[in-house]
Amino acid sequence: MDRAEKPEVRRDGPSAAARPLRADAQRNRARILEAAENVFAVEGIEVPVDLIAEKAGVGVGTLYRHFPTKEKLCEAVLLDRLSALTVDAQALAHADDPKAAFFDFLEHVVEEGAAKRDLMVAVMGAGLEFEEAAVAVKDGLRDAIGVLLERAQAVGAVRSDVTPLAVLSLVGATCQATAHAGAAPTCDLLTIVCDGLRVQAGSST
Amino acid sequence: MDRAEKPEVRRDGPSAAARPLRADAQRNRARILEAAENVFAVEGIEVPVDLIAEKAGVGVGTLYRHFPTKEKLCEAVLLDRLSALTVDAQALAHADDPKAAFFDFLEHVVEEGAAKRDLMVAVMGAGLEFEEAAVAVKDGLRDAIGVLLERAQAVGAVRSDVTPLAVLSLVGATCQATAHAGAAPTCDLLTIVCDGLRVQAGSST
DNA sequence: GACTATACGGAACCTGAGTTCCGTTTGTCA
DNA sequence: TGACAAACGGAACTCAGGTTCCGTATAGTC
Repeated sequence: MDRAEKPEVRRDGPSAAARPLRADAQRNRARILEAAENVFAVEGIEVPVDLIAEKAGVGVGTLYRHFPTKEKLCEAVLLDRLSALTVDAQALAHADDPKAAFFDFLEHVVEEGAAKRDLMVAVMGAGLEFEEAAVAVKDGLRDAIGVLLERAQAVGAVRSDVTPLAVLSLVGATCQATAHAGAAPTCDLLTIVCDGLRVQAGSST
Repeated sequence: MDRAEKPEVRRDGPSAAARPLRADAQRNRARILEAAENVFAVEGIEVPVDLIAEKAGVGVGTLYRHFPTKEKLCEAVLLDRLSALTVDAQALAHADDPKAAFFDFLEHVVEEGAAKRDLMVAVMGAGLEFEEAAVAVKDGLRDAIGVLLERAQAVGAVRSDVTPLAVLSLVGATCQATAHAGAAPTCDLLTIVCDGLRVQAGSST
């Protein structure tokens, strides 16, 4: 909902930073992206493209003019989601309380994940082949989490044998588990996972 | 791999406990089930049925003669998986050490889940509409876990605010997370989750 | 206001996966 | 061994969803 107002310049190649999109095209691109975001959040990324085009008030042809492939559209939306998370993580990077910063972030991610069915797909990267630029985004998120994690570990708030990737995996899984157990929210799964992250000793046998 | 040697009687209706399947039919049914089990375990349940038929050395027509629908075939396999887990859980129901029994079981499930990609689908019931008989199986598993859980809780080994369903969800999610983090097995996610289950106090804020 | 490159819409097309159909084969029983 | 119901195989059909094509509409420019 914010990437929509960028100037929008077409990039066909390294040199072809040609003229900007026509006004209507720009508008439509934004609409498509917004529609995709909403639909993906509610229905998941396996919805037919036609539905997205419809929600955007646009023909499929137009959709494909902007995103040559459904996968590209997904990528655009999911990367946006990841970027947003990265920003959130970075915002907490210098918080006074590293412990709170870390756990607040986890809670935030799980909340987001509950609201947006596609988010965990992005986080866990289930069956998507992200390309170059996309990998950078994922790395960015991982690093941002890494900072929060290290600070929390330095303060002794989180066990030391945890990696940023593990945190991502756990959080993604918690989203799914929460969604699954949804009907019976007797206890908060995230709490359990967080407590597990805190402990230093103890073995599961 | 065991349900295959049952006598195999066709059940079309309440009264129609007609003559047993012909010998070759019986053989084929078993082969199909076994093939499906293997293929689902390795590739997941979204493989095309043709592949299963091929692995079973059978035509698609034959496959459909035995399982009127791909969904039915999935159900058969997945329910077998759940039944197996239930048996395992029940076997631990009277173990001397309730704590060990509980955590051993979790470990066992995660191991199974890692080896069989379809297991977690069965456990989390992602997008499958199980019918009557099937629901009974799920309930059976839940109850079996419930017994292990209660005993572990009674001994103070597991926090008291956890439900059997939550355990199932967490375990299923851990499978997925483990699969996801697979490349970087720096730390054992199950350990973290188990530690979280142990703790009684602590809040995530 | 006319002209053209750009963009639009949506019908048509393609592909993959589930399912059906039917001619052929085979187990079983007398 | 002959008869026949049961079972088989796999080509063909169906349907859904992604993608392309092309005639039409329009923003931007002179």
